[in-house]
Amino acid sequence: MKIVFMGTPEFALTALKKLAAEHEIVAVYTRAPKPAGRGNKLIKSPVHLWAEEQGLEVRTPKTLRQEEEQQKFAALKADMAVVAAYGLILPPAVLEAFPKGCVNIHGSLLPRWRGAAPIERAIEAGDEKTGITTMKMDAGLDTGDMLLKEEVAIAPGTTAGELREKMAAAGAALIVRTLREWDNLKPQKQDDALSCYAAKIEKEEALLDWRLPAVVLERKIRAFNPAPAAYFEHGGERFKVLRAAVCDESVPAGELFCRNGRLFVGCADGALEIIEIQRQGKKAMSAAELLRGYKF
RNA sequence: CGCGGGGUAGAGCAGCCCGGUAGCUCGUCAGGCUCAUAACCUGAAGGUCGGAGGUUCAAAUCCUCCCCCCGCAA
Repeated sequence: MKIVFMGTPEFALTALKKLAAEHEIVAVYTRAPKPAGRGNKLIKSPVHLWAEEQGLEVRTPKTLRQEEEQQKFAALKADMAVVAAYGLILPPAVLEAFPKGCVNIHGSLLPRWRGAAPIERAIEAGDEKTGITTMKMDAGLDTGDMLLKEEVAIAPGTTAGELREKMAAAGAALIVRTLREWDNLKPQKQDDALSCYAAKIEKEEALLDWRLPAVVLERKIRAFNPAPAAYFEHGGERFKVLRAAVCDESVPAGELFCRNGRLFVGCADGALEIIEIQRQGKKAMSAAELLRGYKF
């Protein structure tokens, strides 16, 4: 099939690579390079870099609302568009621009976790499994008719980074399968009553509130690892907590406690042992390592 | 030119402002104590102080340039 691919981060790139192996990618749409990182240099998206390297046509419009932009789709004469974490809203004109429509790879078992951060929110909520859903996009936010699903278990201790990697692989495999089985698929309506939304992760959420139960905080720490990373303040410095474990020390909420080279902090209900930590300006390291030199 | 922190023994840190024999915790090794131990005691090994210049009688420390790591903001 002739496919227009739209995606931006690593998650999307994994799918693009698989698709490119057995379909013709007539154009790749991705978010325009933006100033990012130290020095605010222009950074191209992972999809952008790879597509360019492969000699694929890369397009980075700031919006798809302009008619001029939309007319370019018709000229591509593609069968469909595959969309994965693109970052731009597709207006109706684009959704209708392809004979077979636009297919989305979504990182949850729809209708649960529609929206921007399904992988993170599933971990944060303590879900034991999540998965990938491929669907035909419609005008709503992740409300389209579902094509195929694949479950992915969330093992205890799994971080968002680890899960995202698994999910990317599952997503890539599932979109390939979706296209192979295209003619036999029966799109299924979503049950809106079972839906919920996975709001974008905001930085303000990353500050750990020790008045919450240890179990809740431990999930948040995993959901926010590697980015933006949950943190707390101590001595005017910021400490990211990358990994922690619930334990039943009884320490007053918010109080840090070191013993035998291990670091604990009291929470509302139980305590957390901080396993992996990162002081500002330093690399991430185990709490044991930090404690050899740094005294809380 | 977005703002800022850091690179010192295998690991984590102090020392730098106010130049003058490089220190702490842990680890390693040897010995001791102990019924025993991740405990305790004694001793030892281990460092071109990121790199290159400069200032100085003397530079981890002051100045210049470079390399690498990281936090914030976006």
